[in-house]
Amino acid sequence: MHLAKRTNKNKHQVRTEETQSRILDAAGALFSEQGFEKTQLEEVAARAGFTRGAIYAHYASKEDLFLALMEHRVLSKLVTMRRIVEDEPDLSKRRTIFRKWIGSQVADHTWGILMLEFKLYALRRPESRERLQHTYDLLFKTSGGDFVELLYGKNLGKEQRTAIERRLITMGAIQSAIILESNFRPRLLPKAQLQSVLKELNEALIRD
Amino acid sequence: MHLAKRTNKNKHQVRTEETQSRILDAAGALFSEQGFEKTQLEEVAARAGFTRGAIYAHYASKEDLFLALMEHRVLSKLVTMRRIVEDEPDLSKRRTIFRKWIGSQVADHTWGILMLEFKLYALRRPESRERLQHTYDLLFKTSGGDFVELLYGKNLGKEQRTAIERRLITMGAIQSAIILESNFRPRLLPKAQLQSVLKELNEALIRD
Amino acid sequence: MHLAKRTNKNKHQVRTEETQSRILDAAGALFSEQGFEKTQLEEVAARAGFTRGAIYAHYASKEDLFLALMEHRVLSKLVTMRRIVEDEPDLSKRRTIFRKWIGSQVADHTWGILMLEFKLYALRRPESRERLQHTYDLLFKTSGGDFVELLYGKNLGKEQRTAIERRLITMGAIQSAIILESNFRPRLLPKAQLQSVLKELNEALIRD
Amino acid sequence: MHLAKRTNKNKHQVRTEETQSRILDAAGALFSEQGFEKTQLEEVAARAGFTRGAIYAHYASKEDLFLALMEHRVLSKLVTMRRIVEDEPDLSKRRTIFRKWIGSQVADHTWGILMLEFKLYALRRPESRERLQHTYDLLFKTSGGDFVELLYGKNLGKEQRTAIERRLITMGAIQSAIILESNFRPRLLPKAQLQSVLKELNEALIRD
DNA sequence: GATGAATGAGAATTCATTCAT
DNA sequence: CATGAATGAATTCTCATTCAT
Repeated sequence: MHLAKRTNKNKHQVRTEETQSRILDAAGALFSEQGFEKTQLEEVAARAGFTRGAIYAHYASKEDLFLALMEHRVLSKLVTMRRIVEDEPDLSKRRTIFRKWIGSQVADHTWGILMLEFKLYALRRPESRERLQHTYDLLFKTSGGDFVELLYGKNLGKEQRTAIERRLITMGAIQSAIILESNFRPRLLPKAQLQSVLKELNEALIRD
Repeated sequence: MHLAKRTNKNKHQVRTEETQSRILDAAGALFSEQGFEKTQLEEVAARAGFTRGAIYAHYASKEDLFLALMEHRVLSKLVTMRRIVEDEPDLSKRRTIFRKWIGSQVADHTWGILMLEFKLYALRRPESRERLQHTYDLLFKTSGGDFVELLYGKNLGKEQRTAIERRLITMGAIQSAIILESNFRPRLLPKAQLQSVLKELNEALIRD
Repeated sequence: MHLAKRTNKNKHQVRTEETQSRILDAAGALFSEQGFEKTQLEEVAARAGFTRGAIYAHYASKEDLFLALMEHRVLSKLVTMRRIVEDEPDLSKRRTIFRKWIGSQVADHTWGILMLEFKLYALRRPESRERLQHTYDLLFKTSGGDFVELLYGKNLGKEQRTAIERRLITMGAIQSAIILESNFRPRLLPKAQLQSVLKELNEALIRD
Repeated sequence: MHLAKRTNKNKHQVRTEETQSRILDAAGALFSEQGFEKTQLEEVAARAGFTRGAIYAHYASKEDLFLALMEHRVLSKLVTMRRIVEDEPDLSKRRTIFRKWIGSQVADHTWGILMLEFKLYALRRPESRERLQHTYDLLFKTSGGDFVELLYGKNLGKEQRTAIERRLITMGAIQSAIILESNFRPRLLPKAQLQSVLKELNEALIRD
């Protein structure tokens, strides 16, 4: 009986995770395409293969869905980032690899736009700011401090570390901005050029 | 009688301009505070000292008001920019002055946020993209080409010019991004630091 | 010009009052037929000859409409009551007249049921209780104290007055209850009998 | 094997009754606190220590639960009432005892409010009226006729009996009304006063 | 030009109910 | 018997827009 219950629970869990995953995917696509306000939960649900109610069974509100989505995405970026870096033992090679990885991220337009939407949203909703902040901080604070060490070793003064963090953060912000701009002026800033523009800035900011 | 009419017209014009100016100011403040979707025309009207109807007497729709606002702001930025630069005859000093001016623009948070809102909006509304594009282009195309010449003289190859334009555009995008980011992470990116961060990037991008 | 404006305002006022009056009538009918929860604003609007939006132009919410309705009805009952009583100078005849009028009120089923709905509603919404309370009190407090004097003269001790008020209040409550009951058991308590049942209670409660 | 099955069945029965009892208790509390519409089955289930599904295992719908609740309560009131009265052989003392018991019922606010909710509900749902009617009639028809005899003996004319029934019914209605009113005007009609107000009416209506 | 009443499409959210487990 | 995921109808409230004055 214990076994039965556990099996049952697992089935539920599996189903729940599967559903949430489909909802988050749909939400991610639509929020970045249409923005938070314009996106209708009905469309999200439909795209995920459900009806509106299913979303409400998993997320308390549209806002909650948005926050959960960002949490989920930030977390998975973080995991990827660490994995990539930790695979290389040599510190200076690590930075090179990381720089490359960062540069490659401009390709993920969806993410860049979503990030912008997210920050604009946070800017206007101080109530939910905290949750956003904390979640996003996971990337550079919780293990972000560690992350800086991963790239530059442990012999960093507080100021140095802060300066580096600031640069990493700035790089992220710039990426989003450039993606947006290239959408706005495709002639002058074609997507193909983005990498090289970024590289230039990259080198200016993330020096050895 | 002619005179009378003209006087009368002028009075009307003055009144019209006064009204539009008040509406645009209110709209600028609210659109940047709350974003396009969340901003209600009623609130804009109230802030301008009118009721909704007054807005519709001057602008065809909420979107039209938004576009008119951007047009107006871009135009006035442009005028300022030119005036400042043209006052200095020496080309290389011009660039220095311009760089300083650009840097000083981070102080205008409202404008940076508005710009972001504007581009995100344009991204999602291809129908109105054209007007936006054209308007915004005034800054760097219409007289923007001229503007590059103002800074770098007339002996520029097409490629060089394009590269410069690209950098100017990029600078603008980065400004907005950094303003937003500093709102999101005031600890790491305090407003007071913005200028110096910008300067660094500035120097990396707008070289002589 | 002053005159013009005033005329204009009056026209607006007239239109507004006419609209509100129609909305309140429709709301009164439907709230008593179907109860507060079941009544849809859409139906209220339709019955009044408008669309939903019109209601929201005059009342902030469904609840607000309900409260406004009660306020309006209570007030008009009060006015009627006073007029009827004040027309008779002889105190003891006044009481007789009043007793008759009270008795006649069972005929207004709608009002009785509405009252019940109202009190049940108030019971569960302490937030709005105050407004309800105050409004309803107009009937017996604000001018209710006066009203007791109208019936029994000024030489009443505080206790006597309270006892009388209590009886009047009780009568009102009983009326509603009996109307409801006669709807529930039409066989045993036919509407035709209501008057006589009431009269009996009336005499037990509102003695000279 | 027979025995085993019976035992098993009984276990099931016991469990079923236990569950139903807990559900009914929860429903009774919540329906009277919040009214029928506002009460959510989820909350009822939670209060009973189950989830929504459990309710549907025992009752076909929210309405069914409501009716079952009223049935159950009316039945148990009836049983109590009879027991109390039948314990006293002297007819006139019976009436005194009964009057006292009736009076004591104002203390049960929940029941009074539930009754009102119930009748208002019935008023608006003719489809389910019949079941309600029948259930409620149990109190005064099925054994109610008998009940009148219990109090007044068998030598009653039809009219007399009807008049008495009418008074009993009226008393019930009044109780609910007064409980509600005392909630609405606690100052003027404090709960402590309810008994004496009721007594007065009681004596006016249920005479010997 | 400006007002304010009224429209009506739209969207989020709620919750009774169903159903597979 | 009981759980809990998912459904989907229902409904309130919002707000850009229109229009008579």
